[in-house]
Amino acid sequence: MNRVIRVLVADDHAVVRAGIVALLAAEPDIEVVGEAVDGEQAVELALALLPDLVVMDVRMPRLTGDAATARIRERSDTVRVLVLTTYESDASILSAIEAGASGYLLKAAPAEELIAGVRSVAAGEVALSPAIAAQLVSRMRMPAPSALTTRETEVLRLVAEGLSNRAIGERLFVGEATVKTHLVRAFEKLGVNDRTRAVTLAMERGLI
Amino acid sequence: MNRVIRVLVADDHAVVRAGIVALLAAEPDIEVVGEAVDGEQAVELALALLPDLVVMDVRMPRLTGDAATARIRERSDTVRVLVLTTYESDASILSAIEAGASGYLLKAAPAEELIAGVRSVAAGEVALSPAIAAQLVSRMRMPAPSALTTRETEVLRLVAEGLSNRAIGERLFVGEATVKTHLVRAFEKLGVNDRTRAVTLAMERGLI
DNA sequence: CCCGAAGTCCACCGATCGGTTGACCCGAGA
DNA sequence: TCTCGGGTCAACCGATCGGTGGACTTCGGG
Repeated sequence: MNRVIRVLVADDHAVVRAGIVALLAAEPDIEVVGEAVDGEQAVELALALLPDLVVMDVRMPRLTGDAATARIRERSDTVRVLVLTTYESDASILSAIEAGASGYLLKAAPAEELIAGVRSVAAGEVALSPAIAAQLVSRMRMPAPSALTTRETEVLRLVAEGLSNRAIGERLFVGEATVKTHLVRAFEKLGVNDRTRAVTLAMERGLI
Repeated sequence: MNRVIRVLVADDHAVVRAGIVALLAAEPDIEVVGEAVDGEQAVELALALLPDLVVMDVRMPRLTGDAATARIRERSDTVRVLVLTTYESDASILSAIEAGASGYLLKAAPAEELIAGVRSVAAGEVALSPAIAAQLVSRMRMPAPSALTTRETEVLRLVAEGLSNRAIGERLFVGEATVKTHLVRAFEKLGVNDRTRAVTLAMERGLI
């Protein structure tokens, strides 16, 4: 039998932290060695405590789970990261995995799945919720699934705020024609033909 | 000293349930007598177990926290309800209170606040997160804050799907002119002047 | 019984949007 | 070096949207 799996829990919600801790602490081979309430603290504690893995929420103040994951992975190749999210449609799934996360589970997952995920990741394997795995596969089939460019995303974000094309142009210091170009391209990528649907779809996918 | 406070916990996320249970069970005067994984089960267990209060999540499968609260209050005047939400902008705050909830706390609240809230509600008082209390007050100042009519909400929902005014009219079996009327009124109530912002704002407020 | 809220509908007009085509610049990579 | 993707801009046109003002019906409550 290996030594105990040392875990750092990072989530801004006290209730969720307590839940993860309660579920994990009940397992004899898992020990919770610390808790962080935001992304920055997660990075600090991860580097100070060097746990086997960090169970990390995606949406946190000060530093998102993605960014925190990237920073931890940059500075340590022993600390693995298991990301938790509420929304399976979250676009951050891809970025978290790119950032070096070893697992991605839904908060709606049953306790056994979380615990099994912790053990898998600690053993060097990958842990994915079925719903998330399915989504990854479907994204693989679609070559350019979302992949909005920086500018397109910026424009769409301002559209969501209700700005007109002209106003967006002024805000970004470009011509209205440019704004329209970005929008038309975003429409094509999203498979829609009006700004409102583009915004709601982008929101569903966590793009903006 | 009074007898122990008997609590039913209702949340669809195993992690959150475990968290609430862990936090409450640590208090000597609080006992968790049951857990429900959705709204319908919350109603059933509340009526079967008759706890002093139900700690209920707003967003749950099968039956929302609002609706479950209303049903419980209809059938029992001893079981109180303390509602938990992730989003302070949730429009369900009002409907939950109308439905008879005795408290409304944010999941981001610290553990002490949750525990204090449980004791307050069990004692017959009202418990509100500061952020939520502030929002209630601001709504009081604005006489008709959101209050979109049924039709306006329907129209806005279809706008969110990217339909044109004409298409919405066809879908609802009314003229395009009618759709525009509803939209203009919704714009006034929301304080915006374009459909996209109207949709994003309505989403933020949980209106659609 | 009358009033107001909600829902329905119409016409008109200027502003904006969406679609199209074509063009230029720049930087990264084949 | 040349290509390609990302970003920039222009002109044009039909379609749609937003704003205004008015009108009619129904239904529930004062």
